[in-house]
Amino acid sequence: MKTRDKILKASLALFNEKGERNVTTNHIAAHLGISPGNLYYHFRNKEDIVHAIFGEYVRHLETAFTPKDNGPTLDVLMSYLDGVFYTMWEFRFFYASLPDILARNPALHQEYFLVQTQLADRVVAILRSLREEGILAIDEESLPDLAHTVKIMVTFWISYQTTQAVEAAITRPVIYQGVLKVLFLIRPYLAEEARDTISRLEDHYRRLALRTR
Amino acid sequence: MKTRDKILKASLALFNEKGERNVTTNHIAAHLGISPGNLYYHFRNKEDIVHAIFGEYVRHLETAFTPKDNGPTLDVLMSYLDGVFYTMWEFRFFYASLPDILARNPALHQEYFLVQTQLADRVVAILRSLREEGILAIDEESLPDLAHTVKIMVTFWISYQTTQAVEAAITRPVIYQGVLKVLFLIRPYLAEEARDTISRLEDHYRRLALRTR
Amino acid sequence: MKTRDKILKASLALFNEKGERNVTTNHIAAHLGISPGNLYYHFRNKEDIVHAIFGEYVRHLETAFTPKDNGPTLDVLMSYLDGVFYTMWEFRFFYASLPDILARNPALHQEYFLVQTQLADRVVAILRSLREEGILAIDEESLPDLAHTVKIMVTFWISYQTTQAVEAAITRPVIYQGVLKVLFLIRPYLAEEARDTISRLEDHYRRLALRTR
Amino acid sequence: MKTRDKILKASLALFNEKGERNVTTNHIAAHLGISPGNLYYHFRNKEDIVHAIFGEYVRHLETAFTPKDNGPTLDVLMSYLDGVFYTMWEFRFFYASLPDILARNPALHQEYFLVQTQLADRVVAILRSLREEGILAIDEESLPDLAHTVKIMVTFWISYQTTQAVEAAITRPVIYQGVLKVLFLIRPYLAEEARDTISRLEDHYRRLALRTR
DNA sequence: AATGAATGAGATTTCATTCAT
DNA sequence: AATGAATGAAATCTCATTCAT
Repeated sequence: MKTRDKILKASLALFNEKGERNVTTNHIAAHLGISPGNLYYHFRNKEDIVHAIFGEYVRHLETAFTPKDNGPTLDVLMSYLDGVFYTMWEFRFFYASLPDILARNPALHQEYFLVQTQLADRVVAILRSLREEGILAIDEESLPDLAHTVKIMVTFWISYQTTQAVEAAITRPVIYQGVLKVLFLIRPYLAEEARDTISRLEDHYRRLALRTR
Repeated sequence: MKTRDKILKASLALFNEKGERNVTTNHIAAHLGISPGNLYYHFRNKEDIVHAIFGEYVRHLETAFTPKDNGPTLDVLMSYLDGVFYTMWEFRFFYASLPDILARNPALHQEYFLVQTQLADRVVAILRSLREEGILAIDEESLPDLAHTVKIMVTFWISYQTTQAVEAAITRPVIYQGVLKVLFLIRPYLAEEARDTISRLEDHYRRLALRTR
Repeated sequence: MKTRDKILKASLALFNEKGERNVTTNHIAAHLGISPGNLYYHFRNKEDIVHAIFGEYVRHLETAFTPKDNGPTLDVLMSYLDGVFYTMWEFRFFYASLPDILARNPALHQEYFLVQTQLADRVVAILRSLREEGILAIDEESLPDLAHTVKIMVTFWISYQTTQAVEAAITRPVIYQGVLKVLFLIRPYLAEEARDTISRLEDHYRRLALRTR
Repeated sequence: MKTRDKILKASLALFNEKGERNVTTNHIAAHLGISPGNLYYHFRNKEDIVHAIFGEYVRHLETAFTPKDNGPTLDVLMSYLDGVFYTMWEFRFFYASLPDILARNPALHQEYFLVQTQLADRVVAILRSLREEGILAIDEESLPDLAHTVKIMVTFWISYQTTQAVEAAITRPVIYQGVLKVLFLIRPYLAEEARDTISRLEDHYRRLALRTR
């Protein structure tokens, strides 16, 4: 791996573990066994590293929203949820430090805002196509509200878990619990015909979520 | 006002504005026109200030959950929502910096955990009494899930808004939008007889929420 | 007791326990339950307190060297040793912090120098009178050397013990061990006739020194 | 010289001159014309510097106790005394600040304790071999007492001198006076045959000690 | 590409001392 | 005599960043 990439990888890991403010550039360099000077050869400053990581985060989201195959919409939804939650998990430091980071970096705030808007649109689009396939029976008026709700749940589920548990140990099962929470949100709007399918899905994720906790 | 209280007030304001990590003890002292030494006369260290603010936060929550009058449960619920959202707004820095703060202060983490558990119990209790009054028609099984969902929405609504808007200007209307989001969450579980009442409530808050944005 | 005296007493106790540099004026005031302002009403500054304690130390030494009764010289010697060692013990912080204290206070250094010179003279005088009584058989030439040696042992015995033991617990027996060390120093110079008397003295102190350690 | 070594050298000089507690890390940095940050690049904290100096002190003692040639025991003894006294002089701050330093650093206290125990053993060993060579005529019982006495004299001679003199100017002659004091301590235990040799030694050191004072 | 010593601003905290009451 | 809030200088330490090699 290129040094630049190693720096990004190590930074992300350390940020997630200790919080961005508690990780110094010397920390990162020492962790990799490279010199601080070398780190600054590859990045202008610490903010530059955060910015690059943000780029990766956006690319991950893109991937999560790019359907691999054209299967049934419900499968696509689940793949979305899986992917997005996983992204949230991989970049969890980001949500914890978000206000701090955005407050001191207006350019990044602008970018973040754009990404979030697109994300919201995508969630609405998915819900709408679920309605068109007869899976959801929701009136147009409630649709943005539901989308919004889903987005908040997806965004903060990981954050919420890290502060709730006294010994923070976020694992795969916790992610599946998040997926279940989203299913719970859309359940009241399910069309009669979709109930069975969703029930089976819930059972599936419930088993995955049961490993710990 | 006593200097001690002035320090707490100024700290809270600055923390909310700039994020806890971006506010130094010198900042706070300078902001108040007192010497750094004086600040340390009233508080052992910065952590001590954060801890005192946390105490105030807990007291605010208590107050929000103490019913003023014994009116109909629905009114009580609305008063709760109002109070809790307002508390979240007043202590919004807290949620933004929570992982950092709790990570470096295990004692506080423990306290926080306790408060959160009590909070969760209270939300469940309120939902249950709404069901007993015939306002909610929800099966016992789904009740904790709904409570959990409501709690996450209440906890992160303000956080979410501060990062979503490019120029962060959280105002009263934003709080009412949060109240509306919670009403949206419980709407699918409303008993037929309660629909009208809730509709009127929604209209009421929709008007309050419309002032800006 | 007058507040002034209470301050001196508490300061001495705290200095001995924690070292002069580790005891703040606020510490002393808090320990006594008085205000820092009050402390400064009674003493111009911290140095003033140290200076006053030094005065007490000198007065203690005077007392230790003032023979109560005109018994046999040997008894007087033992009473001296007892008193002086006890003074060293009561003001032990002084020896630990001496170079620091004297370095920043030339006036005190001058006074200290004077007291030490007088002390040396007194030790010489005692040894000389022991010789005149036929207890010591020492030539005039060696007398100052012996006096000097005794003085060093008396001065540093307590200091030495505090650093040698890992858990510092200086007790009465340790003082008697110091007395024994001085007897060991003068033993080679004893007149034949005095051997028995000294032996009995040694036995006496050996018993007292045996309580611990 | 490496910066690290320069820091150690300057710290030792300043500690000796002003007392460890009166020398700040800023002092040291300013004295060397380097930035405070640079000092902390080479040492974790002030304690770390003190600890490194302690290491040097131990190494000096080792050297002083490593006989260069296998000459007569008496010569070896004198070389020991010379070396040890010189070490005491070079690290004199240490003895002055010892109680403070050890009190706040239990790990160092432990190390110090070990070194002191080894030192005591070595002094006993030297005295014993002097007896075996017929230089000392001392009974086994008194041997530890004499060793102890010698050790106290060696340990505190420099300390004593710095506080006794109003203008502290410890010079080589003062060290030779210390050597003479030790010779005075062992003189009463000399075998008849060794008297002459020791007398000549005393004369030799007396000349060296006479330069000043 | 990479090293690593060095910088300097600034953060947290301490503490002797003052002063209005 | 006494209070206690307040000061301000200074001490320890951190860390993003630079730069000669």
